[in-house]
Amino acid sequence: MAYFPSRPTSPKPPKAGAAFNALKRDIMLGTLAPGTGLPELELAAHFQCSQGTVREALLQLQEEGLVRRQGHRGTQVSECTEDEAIEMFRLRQQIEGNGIARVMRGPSRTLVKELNGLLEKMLAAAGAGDELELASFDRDFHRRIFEDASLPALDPILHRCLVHNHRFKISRSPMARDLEATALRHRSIIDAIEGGDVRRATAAMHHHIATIVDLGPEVFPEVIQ
Amino acid sequence: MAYFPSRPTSPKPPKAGAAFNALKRDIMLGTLAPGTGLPELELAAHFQCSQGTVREALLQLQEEGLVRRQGHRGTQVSECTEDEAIEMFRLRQQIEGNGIARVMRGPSRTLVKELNGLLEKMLAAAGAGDELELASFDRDFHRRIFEDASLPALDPILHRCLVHNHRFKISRSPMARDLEATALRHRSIIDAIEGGDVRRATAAMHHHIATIVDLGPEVFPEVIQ
DNA sequence: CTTATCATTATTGATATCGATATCGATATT
DNA sequence: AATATCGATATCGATATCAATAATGATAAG
Repeated sequence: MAYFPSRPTSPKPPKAGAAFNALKRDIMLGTLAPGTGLPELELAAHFQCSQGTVREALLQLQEEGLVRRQGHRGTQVSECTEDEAIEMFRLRQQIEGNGIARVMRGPSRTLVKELNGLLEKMLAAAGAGDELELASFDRDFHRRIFEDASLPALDPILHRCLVHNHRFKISRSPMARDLEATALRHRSIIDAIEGGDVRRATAAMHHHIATIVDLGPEVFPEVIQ
Repeated sequence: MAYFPSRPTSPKPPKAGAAFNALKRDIMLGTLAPGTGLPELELAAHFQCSQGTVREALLQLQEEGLVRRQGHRGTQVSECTEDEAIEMFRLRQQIEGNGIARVMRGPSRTLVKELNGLLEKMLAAAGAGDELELASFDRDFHRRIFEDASLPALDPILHRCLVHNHRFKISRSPMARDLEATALRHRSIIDAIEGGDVRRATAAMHHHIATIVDLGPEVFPEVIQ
């Protein structure tokens, strides 16, 4: 019997999700330092759930690249180096640059509308000072664009790069930054898509990715004018 | 119910690994067509294991991009399109090209020796006509090189691209090809690494990746002379 | 004092079972 | 005939329990 009368649609209502979100938050914010061990039974006790549930969460975290699980030697929080972040940014240039070129050949009718909705949510998160939620909507924004590229096998890779980039960005800028400005930077991408010009949209995306964090002028020399 | 009174022969029977390998094989060979549903209980009955074990295998397959699991709607074999394969090959150029440049700055002493060992195994698999095992050693070869690049966060992405590329290659060439020639193509990479020339090694890697399958002259115009 | 062997312990691996939810088809009502 | 409601089936979600394995530390031999 469902004693919760109205649970209209719960795509993911489970306890595994709670543990997953809590761990993801702590890793992204650096509360859990790289190398920290994550024993399954200890986590199960902490989250009041079973070992299998914890393992489910850890497998999801592994798929996002936030932890590494090795055989019988336990699970540890993964590292987050600058060299890897740079390479991930380069991969994003490749994936999202080619992706948006494909999108412009036939974007879905609701794309711009949905992107504007996500921008609204980003601004709301920025107003609330929640950088983690802002980053989450930022990922949704970029993946929503890429969805129209019709390359679903690439989406998990893009997601992984986005997570790593966000984690790197947060870890390397401890001071409170202007979150609203970060959100508003997506405006030009929406405008370019709405304009219908493939080259302009591609350039906007390349410039956006190249200016997320300042990696020095030699990383993306052709984009920073 | 374990009706086997004693476990005479199996000190370590990882059933999840067996199911994983069998499913991976069938998907890579195309025996399981894209879109095919994979009910957990059905697989559990077929492999004589429990549902949780099957789920573990399915999660691993998802991490390699071979299946997609969506909510309460089951697990299906993922698609394998040419557009995605091309983009994966481009990602490999980026990842492995930059990776081998880093490797040449300080390769581990055993690198060339281990690569020659893997080449031997590739030749053995080619001699046995086992294209799947050849592909597996090919992945080990490329990942072993990339290991010395010290970018561990990129390895899962590279692995995913390698699996997709191999699946694509097998699916698009039903005829028996010259497996030995495929294996021997890695010789020039080992030679270039042994030579110690960064540019030569990078060029060898780029050429190797660009000539794995013939995607037309416009995909990698600068590599194919 | 060093090193090798062995017992202990912590951690992961596997399985059975129960419960919750979604999907689909059949039946009944309007 | 169209729609709404109900129930059957399939799938996912969670937990407890047991087995297997790697890591750790103690102990004894050299």
